[in-house]
Amino acid sequence: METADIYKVIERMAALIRSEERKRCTELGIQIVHFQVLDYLSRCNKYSDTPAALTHYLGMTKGTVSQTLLLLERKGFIRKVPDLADKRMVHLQLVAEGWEVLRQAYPKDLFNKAAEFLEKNCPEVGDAPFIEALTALQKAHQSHSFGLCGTCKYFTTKPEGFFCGLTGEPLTKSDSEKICQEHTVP
Amino acid sequence: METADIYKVIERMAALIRSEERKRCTELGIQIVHFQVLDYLSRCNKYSDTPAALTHYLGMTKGTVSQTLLLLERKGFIRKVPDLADKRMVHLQLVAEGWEVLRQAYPKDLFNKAAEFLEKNCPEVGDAPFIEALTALQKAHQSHSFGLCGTCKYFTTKPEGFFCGLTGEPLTKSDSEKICQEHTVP
DNA sequence: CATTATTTGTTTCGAATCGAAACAAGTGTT
DNA sequence: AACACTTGTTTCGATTCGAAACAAATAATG
Repeated sequence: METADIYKVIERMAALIRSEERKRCTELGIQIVHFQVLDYLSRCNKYSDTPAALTHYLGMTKGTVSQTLLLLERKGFIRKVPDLADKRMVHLQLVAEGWEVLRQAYPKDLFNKAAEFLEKNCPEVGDAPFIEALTALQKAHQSHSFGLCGTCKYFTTKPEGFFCGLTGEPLTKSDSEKICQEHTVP
Repeated sequence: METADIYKVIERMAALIRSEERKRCTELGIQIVHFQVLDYLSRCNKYSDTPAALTHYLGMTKGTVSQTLLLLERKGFIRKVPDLADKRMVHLQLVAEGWEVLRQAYPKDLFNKAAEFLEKNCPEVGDAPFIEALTALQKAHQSHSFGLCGTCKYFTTKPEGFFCGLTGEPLTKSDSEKICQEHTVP
């Protein structure tokens, strides 16, 4: 009874955050979708920086995503880099202008201020409940949870360092902190 | 250091929820904004069911909101009712078809399933931290927090029942559970 | 009480977005 | 070699978006 309400509260926060982001995007002359794309590209890992992954992440059709990317490219926010192994694929990279717009659109002040109030009001509250809630949500969402690499079922630690159990590739600490489209909740 | 990250986690949840909502809206042939409008109208109180309030809530321009409402009216989801006291104002009401679409678009299953996982994994976690986080976010957002009537600074309890300290009007229990544009965090 | 400002909502315009479907090109399978 | 599948683009028409101009009602001012 009580637990279901948690996600209603989260939804309210989501609406508030969305509203703030929308206002900032309008001031910057971009659409809120563009912000979401830039934000995703700034956080995703090398397996997940393709138009197809974006399509899954945003829940849009690939045609629409293609158009959005075209515009972001024209505006000089992103760059397309062909994949060396698979000639169909394209990797998307944020360029300097993209990072700058992202920085300006991100409601950092709001988050910092909110965190301040929260800290003052109940200093004993840690981030544990929120991380648990996110994990549960990802588990419920199934399919592609787009979680952080380091929290994945296939993330393994060896004496030599981190590895991805799916691709077998070694991973840096930075890699482990990024969003992966293949992410699977343990 | 740790508290600021809480809102990053919340933002990730927001993105996940948004993605699910977008998919559902596409299936229903509506835009995600339409869902947001219907959702808001289903939760707001009688002081907050106007185009102007929606404009503030969504962070859009009033022209755009006007167009969106026109379409929702054409589709038979909402109805416009003129205000009796102020002839400029219009009140927006959800009609049966609107409620039905809202019900279909709302990611209830996702929330229920997530709540189930959360309950199983850490039964001791209550909704308190989440409500605190929401309150802090509303406080940080200032201006119009669009909070629940019952959590407002001007919400007062008298022997005769609930009252709004701003308008002086009596409020039912149902009123106190709705979103108000005049909401002020204590 | 008349004039002026402000609020509330609509209309109009052009650029941009959206989803659907067709398309092209590369990869994998049989 | 033929076929299916994946990946991304193009094209189309309906819709959305923000900006600015507009109309009407209310509030404020003198």
